[in-house]
Amino acid sequence: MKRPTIKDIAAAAGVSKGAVSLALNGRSGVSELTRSRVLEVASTLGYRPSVTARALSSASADAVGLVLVRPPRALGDEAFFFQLIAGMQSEMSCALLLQVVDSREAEIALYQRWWAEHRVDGVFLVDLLVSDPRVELMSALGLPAVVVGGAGHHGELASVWADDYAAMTSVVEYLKSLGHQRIARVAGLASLLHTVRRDAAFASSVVDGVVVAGDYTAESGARATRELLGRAAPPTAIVYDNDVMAVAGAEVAASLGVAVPSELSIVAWDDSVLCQHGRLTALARDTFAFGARAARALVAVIDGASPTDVEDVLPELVVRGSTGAAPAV
Amino acid sequence: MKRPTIKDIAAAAGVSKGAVSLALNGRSGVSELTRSRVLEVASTLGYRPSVTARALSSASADAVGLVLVRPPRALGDEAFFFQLIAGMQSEMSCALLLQVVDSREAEIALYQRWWAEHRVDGVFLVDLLVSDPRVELMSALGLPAVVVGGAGHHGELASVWADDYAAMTSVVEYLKSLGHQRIARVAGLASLLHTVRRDAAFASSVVDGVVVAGDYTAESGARATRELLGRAAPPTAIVYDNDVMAVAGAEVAASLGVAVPSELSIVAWDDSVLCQHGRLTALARDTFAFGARAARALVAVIDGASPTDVEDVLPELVVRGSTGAAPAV
DNA sequence: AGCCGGAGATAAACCGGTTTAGCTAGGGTC
DNA sequence: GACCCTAGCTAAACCGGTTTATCTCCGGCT
Repeated sequence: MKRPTIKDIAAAAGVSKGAVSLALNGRSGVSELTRSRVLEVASTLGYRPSVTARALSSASADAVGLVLVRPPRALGDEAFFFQLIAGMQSEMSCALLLQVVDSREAEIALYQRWWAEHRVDGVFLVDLLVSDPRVELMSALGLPAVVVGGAGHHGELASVWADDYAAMTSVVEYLKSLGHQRIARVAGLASLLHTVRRDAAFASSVVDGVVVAGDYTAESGARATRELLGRAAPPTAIVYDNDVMAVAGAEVAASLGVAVPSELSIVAWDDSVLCQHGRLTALARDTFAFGARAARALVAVIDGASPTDVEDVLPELVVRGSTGAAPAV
Repeated sequence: MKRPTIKDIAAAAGVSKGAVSLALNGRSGVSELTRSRVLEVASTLGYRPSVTARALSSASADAVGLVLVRPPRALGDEAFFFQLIAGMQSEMSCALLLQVVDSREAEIALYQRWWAEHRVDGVFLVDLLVSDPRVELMSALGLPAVVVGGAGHHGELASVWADDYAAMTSVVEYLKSLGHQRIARVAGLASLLHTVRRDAAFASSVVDGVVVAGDYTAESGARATRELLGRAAPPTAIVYDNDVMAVAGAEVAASLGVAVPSELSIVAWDDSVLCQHGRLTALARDTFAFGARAARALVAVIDGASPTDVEDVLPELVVRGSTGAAPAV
C-alpha cells in the first residue's frame, strides 16, 4: 500500500508540486480554477499530507508534548493526571506525545530533544517547582508552553491555574466555623510550587498549625496520620493534599478507634471516586475541564496568541460525611 | 538556538554527509579511523539526530501509537488504562503517541494516517472486537502491532492476553463452593471479545445464570443491580465486569437493605484502590506488568522478531469482605 | 604487465513537503 | 510602441537525514 503524495496530485492535476502546495494551504499564487481542480483531485485520491515531511520544512508537527517525572508504578494510582490528559485530548485535534521519565534532568533533556527534532509544536509543564528551570528553558528555546497548575505568572509563559491559596483558606475557615482549633495538614512534596502556596495559606490562617510531609502515596498518608493521632494533643481535623493520602488516613483513624467525624474531621484535596465512595469531604475541582482549558491555552499560544494567564474556577468544597463539629473539649 | 546537523559534522570532520551517516549508524563503508573521528566531532558538537528527518527516509519514528475509542470524559475513571500506559512506558525508551477519538471509524483512519506519515513504528490494539477489522488492517499495512487483552490468536499479529475463560470459571467455582446457586453476571459491552469469552465461560459453568448488560459506568452497574435484586428469585451472588460497576452495585445493595455478604456476595473484575477500600472481593491482575509485557512484545516485533502470543499470568482472586457463604434457603 | 576485486570515500538522488527565484502572458499607463 | 506591474505558474533549492551509484586507489593473482 502506498499513500498518494503531493507529487501524485501534481501529476494528476497537471500542475507543479509548488502549485499544489499553495492550493492546498489556501495561499495566494494560484487561480481559483486551479485551486478547485487540485482540491478535487486531492480528495478523490484520498490525499493526507505527511506531518513528518511538513515538520521537516519547519512547519507544524501536529503534536504537543507532556513529560511526567514519576516512578512509573506510582502513575497508575494518580487519577488526576489521567483526568487531566483526557481533558486535554478533548480540546486538541492533534496527538499527545507522552513520556514518563525518572528524573528532572531527563525531563529537560527530553524537552530539548523534542524541540530540536521538531517533534512537538508545544508542551505542557506540570508539577511546577518553586524555581523551575523549565520556564527559562522554554523561553530560550522559543517553544510554546503552558504552565499547568502553577499559580501566578511565570516568565513569558502562559499559565492555567487554580488559586490554591484561596482554596486552602476557605477550607480552614470552614473547619474553624465547625469549632476546630487544632487543625493539621498532611502536605505533598515540598519542592512543588503548589505545596508551598498551600503551606503559606495554611500557616497564615491557622494558629499553631501542624504540617507533616507526605508524598501522595497511601503509605505516607497512613504514616503521617498515625504520627498525628499519636501526639499528646492530637488534631481534631486533618487536611490532606490528595485523595489517596486522605483515604489512607481515614482507614488509620478507623483502625485506631478514632471516630470520623465525631472525633476527627477529614478533608481531601482533589475529589475522586475514591472520596465519593469513602464519603470524604473533598475539595473538588473539575480536572477534566482544567485539562481542556490548558489545551485551549496551548493551542492559542501555538497559533500565535500572546501568552495569558487563565485562572481556573475556585475548587469547590464538597461536604460529605467526614467532617463535622469539633469534639467538645 | 540551532542544533548541529549532519552537515555541520561533515564539514567539521572534513568528510561527506554520507560518510557521517554511515559512521554514526555503525555501518560498513567507512574506515575505523574516520568513524572514530566523526563520532568524536559529533559528541563534542552535541549532535542529536532528527527523528523527523529520519522518519522521512523510511527509518524509525521513535514512537509507538495507542488510540482509545471513548467519550473523553469517561476516560478519567478508568484507572485500568492509565495503569496499562504506565506499564507500557516502563518498558519503552521511545515516546507514546496517544489520541482519544470518539468512533471506531476515526480510530481506523488514525491508524492509517499514522502509518502513512511514518509517525509510529508500531501500535497497540486494545478493546478488541469480536471480529475486528483492525487485525486485517495491520497486516495489510505491514504495521507492527500487538493485540492487548484479546484472548487467542489474531491473524499475523502478536498478542498479549490473560485467560478470561479460565478466570471466570474459577470465580464461579469459588462461588459455588460457598454454596451459591443463583449466580448473576453484570457484563460489559457485548461487542468486545473478552465479554464474549467471559459470557461463554459463565454460561458453561452456571446453570440458569442470568446476565445483564452494562457499559462499565457506575450508573449501569447500579441499574443492573437494582434490576437483579428486584426479581422474584434474586441472585445470591453477582460477578461484575469491572470495579466501577461492582462498587456501584454494592451501594445499591446497601441502600436496598440487602446485606453483603450475608445475603449477597459481590465479586469485581479488576482490582483497584476502589475495591480495596470498598473491601470487595476482586479478580486482581497486575495491569502495570501487563502493559510492560505488551510493550516488550511490541518492541520485539518492531525489531523484527516473529509475532508470538504471550499469555499473561492468570488473574488471582483476592478475597475480601464482599463474598461469603450463600444464605440458607 | 594486465586484470580483477574490494575497501573507502564522495556526489547525487530521494523521502514529501515548503518556499523562493524566475519566467511568461496580459493589462494598464504615458 | 515602450515600459512596468502583476497574476499565475514552474523549476529548483531546501529541510536533515538515508541510500545508491560511481569513482579512485591499492593489493593480489595469473
